[in-house]
Amino acid sequence: MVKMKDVAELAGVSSAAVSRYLNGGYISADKAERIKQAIELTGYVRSSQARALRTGSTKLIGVIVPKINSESVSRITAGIGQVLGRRGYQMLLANTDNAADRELEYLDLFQNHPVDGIVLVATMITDEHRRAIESCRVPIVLIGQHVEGAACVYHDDYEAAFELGRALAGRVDGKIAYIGVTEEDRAAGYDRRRGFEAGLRAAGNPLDAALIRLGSFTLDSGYRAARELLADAPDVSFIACATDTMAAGALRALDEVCGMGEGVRRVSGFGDNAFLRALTGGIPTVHYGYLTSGVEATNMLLDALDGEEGESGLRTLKLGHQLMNV
Amino acid sequence: MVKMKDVAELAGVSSAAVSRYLNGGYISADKAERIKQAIELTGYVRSSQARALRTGSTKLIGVIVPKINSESVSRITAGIGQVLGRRGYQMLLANTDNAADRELEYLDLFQNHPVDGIVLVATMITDEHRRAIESCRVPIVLIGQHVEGAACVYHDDYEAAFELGRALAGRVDGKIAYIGVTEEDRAAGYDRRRGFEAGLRAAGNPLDAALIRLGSFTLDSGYRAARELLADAPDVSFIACATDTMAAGALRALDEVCGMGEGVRRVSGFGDNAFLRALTGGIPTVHYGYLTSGVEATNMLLDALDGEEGESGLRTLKLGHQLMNV
DNA sequence: TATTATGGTGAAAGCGATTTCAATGACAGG
DNA sequence: CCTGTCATTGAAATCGCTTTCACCATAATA
Repeated sequence: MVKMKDVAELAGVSSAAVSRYLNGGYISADKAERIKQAIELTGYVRSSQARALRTGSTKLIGVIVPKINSESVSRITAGIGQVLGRRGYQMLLANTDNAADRELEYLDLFQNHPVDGIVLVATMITDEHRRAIESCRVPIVLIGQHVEGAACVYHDDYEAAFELGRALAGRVDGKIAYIGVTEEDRAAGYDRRRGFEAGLRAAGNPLDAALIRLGSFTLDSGYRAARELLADAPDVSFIACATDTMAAGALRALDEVCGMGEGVRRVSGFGDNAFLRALTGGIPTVHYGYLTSGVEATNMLLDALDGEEGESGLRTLKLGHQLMNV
Repeated sequence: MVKMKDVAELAGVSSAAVSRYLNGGYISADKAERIKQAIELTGYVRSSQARALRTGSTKLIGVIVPKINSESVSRITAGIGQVLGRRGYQMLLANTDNAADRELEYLDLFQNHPVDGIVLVATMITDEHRRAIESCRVPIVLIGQHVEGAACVYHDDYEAAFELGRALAGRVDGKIAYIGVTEEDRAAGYDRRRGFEAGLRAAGNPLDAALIRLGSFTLDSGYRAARELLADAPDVSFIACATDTMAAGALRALDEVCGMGEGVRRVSGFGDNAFLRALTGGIPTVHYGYLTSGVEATNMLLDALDGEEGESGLRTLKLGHQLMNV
């Protein structure tokens, strides 16, 4: 492995000069030329490990996600990756498989060394999380949840759900049911349910508490919840779901119980999944710019890192949403 | 930041002793105890950057994927992540956005330093790829393509497509069309089409070359190809697709042209996408253990890394498949 | 002419671990 | 009592880069 000293010798300069050449310090034109040639000749590339040790910066960003194989998360990740690549950073990906404790674990692992910053695609935010985020040694940006005092990029789930609820209330006659997710997930659990309820209420068709079920983000959990619902209350005429994935499950359940094609007009979701859109022609749902949120969060983080000390960049950013098919 | 020297001083030993304690070298029981306490007291964690510089190993694995937001790839990635986490490595993720040149770029970037090994979720394998893989300084495992002389974990696309074709030929009467992908992707493009054709032929219902179209992996491309197909040859009665995603597009096209629900019995895919399965009740498709392929490839790679020098572990592994809904 | 900037330069001091190496003390065997 | 093992030990040398610092021309200013 050719190292800096070799290049320096070949170019007849000191390694300090080579380093300066590489990092844009004082260097005369002719030496710069000689160094450039020496580098080309030897195919030298500088050791990022040595550089990292010396400078304390790794050009690595830790990305913590709850589950990589989900459309929304993988779109967010794509956005993060785009920006990272463009700006000369690399992505250290940690998948927590929906386990909040592994989230904390990685938060720990990451700041105790290799990464310059962290993007946390958040689900549950416990007090422990808050503490961990607060005491984080490197800059951190959250995606998907709004946490006081932390930099975050998120969608207004309450408002979106409110609008969806209000719109649906006018369209549906008969009973509306709701399949939500754990309220520990503030955005997808609490906010969406609350907003939806408020929206229905505002339109004069309040949600019956007995018609609320809990799923676990998976298609199958949506299916099971819907089957139960239909068994317990056969007169339910519409099932709203907290995610498109669960909506797909509910759709299947409705198709099984009420006949094929029946579900499409009787289910709503959240997230505007591409498959769902294509295969059903479009159920009522909320479109979020997932990729955009990854992009924005990452830009914010890198701005703070690259910016001159004044970590002004870190703030909170609410992205818009769009009602679909209502 | 507390460093090794601090721990050493507190424990009244040399830093060499601490290092040995940490790495399992000669150390007396009482010193080990003192060191252990000193570490707990100070909350010391060792700098992976210094360690990396000294040892030349980063415990980082580079993972190159063509597109993170696709069900198959994200499932593979989940499998990779599982193993990596369990075995004390971290994942450096690079998303090439289907650009073969960026793949080479990352291959380069990765071996010129930070990573100990590479997992390449491969699509196109050009000669340049072959060369890059050959001359790769760190161990590398391919997923999804079978390349002579390289370690790889893959599925037998030809055989699977053959079986699917044969099975469908018996079931369908009328013309069968095929929407494939670029043949530069040997597995998903060339092998699947060839296998499918052979399967149809074997069953006495050969594929009309005029009924072959090319998509680009996306849902939309499947939709467009199917619309064209239906316009050009309205008597087509079945559309086989090289991926489930394109099949979803074809499904929509059929539904639009022939009426809702019509597509379900007239389209087949590859990959057994969960949404598709739930929403259609299951079209003919091939189930691959994507997660498993990630797991197997990563285990293979890490075995080679952790194993005693004899890099015996690196080999080629063909995983099974399963016909669905035929 | 005497100063003071100013653009360039290399030697050398780290960054925080790991690892070699020579030295130590204890202890069994002769 | 001497010698050869053997388990332990710490000093010191790296790993490959960045960055300070002292220093040197040369040009500009007083």
